[in-house]
Amino acid sequence: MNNQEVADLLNKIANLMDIQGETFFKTRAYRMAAQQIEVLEEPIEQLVKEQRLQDIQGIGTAIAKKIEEYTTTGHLTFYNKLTKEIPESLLDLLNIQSLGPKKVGTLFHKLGITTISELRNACTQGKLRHLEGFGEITERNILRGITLKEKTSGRSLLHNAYADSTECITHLRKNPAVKKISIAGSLRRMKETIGDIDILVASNQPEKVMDHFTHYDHVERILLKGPTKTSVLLDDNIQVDLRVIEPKSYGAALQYFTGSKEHNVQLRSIAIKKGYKLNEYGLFNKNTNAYISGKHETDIYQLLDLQYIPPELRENAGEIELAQHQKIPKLVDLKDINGDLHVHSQYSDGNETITTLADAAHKQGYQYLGVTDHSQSLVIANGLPKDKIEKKLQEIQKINKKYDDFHILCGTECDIKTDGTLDYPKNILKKFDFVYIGIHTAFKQNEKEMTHRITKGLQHDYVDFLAHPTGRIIGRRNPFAIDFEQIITTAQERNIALEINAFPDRLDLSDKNIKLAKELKAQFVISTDSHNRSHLPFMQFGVATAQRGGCTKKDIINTQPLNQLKQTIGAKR
DNA sequence: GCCGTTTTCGGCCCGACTGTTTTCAGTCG
Repeated sequence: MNNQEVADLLNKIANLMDIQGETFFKTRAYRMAAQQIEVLEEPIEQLVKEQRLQDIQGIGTAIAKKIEEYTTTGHLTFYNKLTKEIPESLLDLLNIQSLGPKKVGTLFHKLGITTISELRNACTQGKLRHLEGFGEITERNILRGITLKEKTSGRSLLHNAYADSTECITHLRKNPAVKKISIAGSLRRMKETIGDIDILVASNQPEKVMDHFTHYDHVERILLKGPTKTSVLLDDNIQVDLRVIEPKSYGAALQYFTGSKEHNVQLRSIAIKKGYKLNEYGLFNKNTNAYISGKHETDIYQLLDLQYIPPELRENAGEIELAQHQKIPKLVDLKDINGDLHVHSQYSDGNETITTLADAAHKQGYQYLGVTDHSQSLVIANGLPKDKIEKKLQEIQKINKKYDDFHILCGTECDIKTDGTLDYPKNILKKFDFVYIGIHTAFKQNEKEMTHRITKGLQHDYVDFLAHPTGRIIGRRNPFAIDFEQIITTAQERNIALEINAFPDRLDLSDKNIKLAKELKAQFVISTDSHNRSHLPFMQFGVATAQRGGCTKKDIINTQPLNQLKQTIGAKR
C-alpha cells in the first residue's frame, strides 16, 4: 500500500462526501490530509507501524483510524458503506465542466443518474431542465462539457500550451491598454501537463483588453466573458483564462493566479497569523482592511517574512518551510546550459546532417553538441553499424575545424539489450567521446528483470549517462517496472549521470523522480533527444523540470564549460 | 474533521461569473 493510494482514497472520500452534501470544512479536512500524504517523504505504513500518523498536520484521530484500517487490511469499512449510498461512478461526473458536487447529487437523487452515458441520455431527452436549479442552458452546457472531456481527455503537454500562450501574449501586447502581462497558473509553474492556460494582464481599461482578447484569430468559442475574467476555447481545444487587474494589484494577482492552490492556502494562513489578509488584490491589514502592498509579487513574499519562491517550486511540497529559513536554493537556469549531449543525426534516425545540427546548436549559443546516434541492433531506428562509426568520427573531426568557439563530440545512445549486455563491445565504446545507454526494446519485463537489466548495463566501462531512465511517454506509456532507488544508487556508485530528457512527451526523469534522485546525491544531464534542429529549444522544458526537482547548476553536468566537460567524460577513458 | 501563545468551542481562504432566480446558490480557480 503506497502513499499515493492512501491519498487517492482520501480524495475520493472527500468527493463522495461533497456529493452527499457534507459540510465544506469536513471534506476539506480529508483533502488536506490527502495532500500531506502525497508529499510525505517516508512510507505511510512506517508511520502507521510507529503510531505517528497524528504527528502529521491535518491528520487527527478519525482520519488516522481510517488510514490504519486501510493500510493494514487493504479495505475501509467506512468507504464501502459510503459507496453503497453514493456510487463511486459519480466521481467521473465531477470532471465534467459546469458540474459540481451539488448538481451531481441532485442528478443522482432525483433522476438516479450514475454514469456519463446515462447523463448524456437524460440531457438529450430534456429531463434536466425541470429540476430545481437547472435549466435549458445548464443542459446544453453539460452536453458540451461531456463532448469536451471526450475530445481532449483533459490536459495538454507543456510545450503545446507554452507555444499557444506565447502566441496569445503576442496578440495581447499589441493592445495599448495592456500595461503588464504574464502567464500564470500551472503553465508558469511549468508542470508537465497543463489543464488550461492562465494569462494575467495589468490594465486600467479592462473592457478594451477583453474585447481585444475575444477577437483573437484562434478563438473558437467564448466560454464566459466579464470585465475582469474571460475564458475562451482555442481552435486546438486548449482553454485560455484571462484575468485583468489594476496595476496596483498586479503582483498580488500574479502570486494568486500562479498557485498552486495548496501553496496559496498555506500562504494565506501565514498572512492571517501575521495580522494580514491576502487575496488577489493585495495584502491588507486584517482588521482595518487597509491596503499594504500588491504591486510586485516579490513584496508579498517579503512581507510574509519568506524568501522569494520561484514558481516552479510552488507546490506546497516543503518550499514554504525552506523559504522561512532562507534555504531556497538558486535553481539551475537555461542560461547555465552550455551544450546538448543527446541529439540524433542522419547516422541513425535523425532527419538532418551533423553540419546542420551543429550550426543550429552554435547559433543557440552552446559551446558543444554531442551527436548520439542509436547503436547497431536498433534496426527500426536505423542503428549505426560498427563499420560506419569511423566515417562518423572523421566527418565530425572535419566539421570541427570550422569552429574555434564550438566543438562537436561524438557519442552514442547504446542499447541495453534484454539481458543487460550492451549493443557495442568495450573496444567500440571506447572510441566514442562519451556514451549514453538506454532501453528501447522489451519494455514489459517485470521489476526484477528490468532492474537487473539496467543495473547490469550501468556496470560496463565507458558509460557516462543513463538515457530516459524510466521510459515513460506522457499519456501513452507507463514507466518501466523498476526499483528506482536501486538504479539511482548504482548509477551514483558508478559515477553515471541520470538524464533529464527534455523531449516534451518524455520529461524523463519527472520532477518527482528528480527530487528523489537528488536526495540520493545523483548527478544529472539535461538533454533534448532531438531528431532535428527544431527540437533543440526543448531544452527549456528539461531545465524547467530540473527546476521543479530543485536542481542547482552544479547538479547538472552539461552546465560545465567545454574544457571541464572534456575532463569529466575523459576521466573514464 | 482538525485545531489551539485569546479558544476544548467555534472557527476554518477568497472572489468572479453564470444561470436560475427575483436575491442567490453553485461552480471554478
